[in-house]
Amino acid sequence: MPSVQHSPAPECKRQLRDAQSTKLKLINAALSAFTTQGFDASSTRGIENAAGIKRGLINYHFGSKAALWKASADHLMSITEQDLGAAVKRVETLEESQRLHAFVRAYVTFCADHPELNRLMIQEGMTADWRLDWLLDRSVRPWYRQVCRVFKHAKTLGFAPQMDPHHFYYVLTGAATLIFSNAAEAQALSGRNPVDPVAVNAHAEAVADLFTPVEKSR
Amino acid sequence: MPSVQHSPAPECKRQLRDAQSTKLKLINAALSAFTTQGFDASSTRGIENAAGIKRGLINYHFGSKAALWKASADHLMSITEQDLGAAVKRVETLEESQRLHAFVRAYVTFCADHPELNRLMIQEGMTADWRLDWLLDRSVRPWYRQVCRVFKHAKTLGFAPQMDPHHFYYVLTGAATLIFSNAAEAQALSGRNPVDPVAVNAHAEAVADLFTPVEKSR
DNA sequence: AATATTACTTGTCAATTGACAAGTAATATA
DNA sequence: TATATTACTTGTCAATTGACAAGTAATATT
Repeated sequence: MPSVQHSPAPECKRQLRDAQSTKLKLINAALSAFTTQGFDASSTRGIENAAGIKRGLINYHFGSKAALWKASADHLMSITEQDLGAAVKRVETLEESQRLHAFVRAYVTFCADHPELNRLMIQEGMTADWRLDWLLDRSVRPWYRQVCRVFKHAKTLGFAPQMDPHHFYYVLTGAATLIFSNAAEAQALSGRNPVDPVAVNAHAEAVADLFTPVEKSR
Repeated sequence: MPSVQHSPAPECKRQLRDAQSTKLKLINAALSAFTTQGFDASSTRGIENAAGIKRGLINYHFGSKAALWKASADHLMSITEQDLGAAVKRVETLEESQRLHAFVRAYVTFCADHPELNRLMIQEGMTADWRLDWLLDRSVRPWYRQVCRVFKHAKTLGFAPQMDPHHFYYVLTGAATLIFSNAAEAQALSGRNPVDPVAVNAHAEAVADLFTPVEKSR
């Protein structure tokens, strides 16, 4: 596996012969297609077109449509772990009473920046098949446990509402993400762009306040 | 348009010659496919198979796949308006301070009974096309206005958190529905069936309590 | 009973799909 | 410079798709 060490000028002849860059273009186009249209409705030719490369390269670089999906999901999940992991670490330096609020705010902000993640979970969370298994094993289960842990801790200290952690997980995830995963609908209903920074902040604040029981109205 | 007046025995020869029943079988199979797989990933032949009828009847009864989608969406929306409309009317007979709580509980219960509705909104809410326009015009906009109205009323009287109605709409919708639309994932994560009556009630209670500010702990 | 209408059946079509294979060209290695 | 490897290109294939059309059979109408 050759690392990136080639092509000092980012735009040499026609960026030809750069397998890494071709694969990345394919993964990005694939993520856009798979998350908004779903696996079966996405065609390999359509993804190749969107990536701006020639027909046949998906099978050359990945071997199959399913393997492209796995590579794309892996890519998205690794970004998620990096970004969300960093945010969670920052939160853990805060005072106990503010942790859950900050955790929720960080999560909402992340969801606004990466709506593909929640779109993918929605697409794959409805039907039990190999893709859902893949996502659960690789990414969702650890994240689920972490959310439950943070919530239980806050609840024990009285900084969270009395609620079953499993229900908290779905209340939080749904409340935080729907406005971003259904951005087209939200935009049509309100006339406002859901990922506008001001709107994202308002949504983060609204969701986080919901889970902050008493005084703290800010 | 012939109304139902035929075939006194519900199972005559082979329920042949009953266009109404054939159309209903197709609509139900279509809803299951369209809401979980999306429009493009659903094949007319697959829908016909699931409905247990012969190939070609979709085009005979509806003319096209798109027309079947519209008929199915109409069917779902009319059920929704009936059921949710009745629930909302019941809520409006309650005392002001309890209305929002009861409204949210009724909504969550409805979502548990009809996960197809939210699956459809999720499938179609990501991309702006003729199907999203259709849903917005026929059903979503009136419902959106009604939710905002109920919420604003409760907020004015101090029975709801200080939150923009548009954000409330997406927080409520997401919090109420995700556990049911992603039932396969939720089941795999928790080992519990999300539409079990006890679980539905717990979820309804949890979501409704979130939007009930002060004392009222149940 | 004769005829018309309605409901269903089946054959066929062009377009799209995922996959594979046989190429060519660019670069790396010896 | 010769050769091998890697990256890309294209032709082709069987399967699936939505649609249509030409049928047949069951019921309604006269």
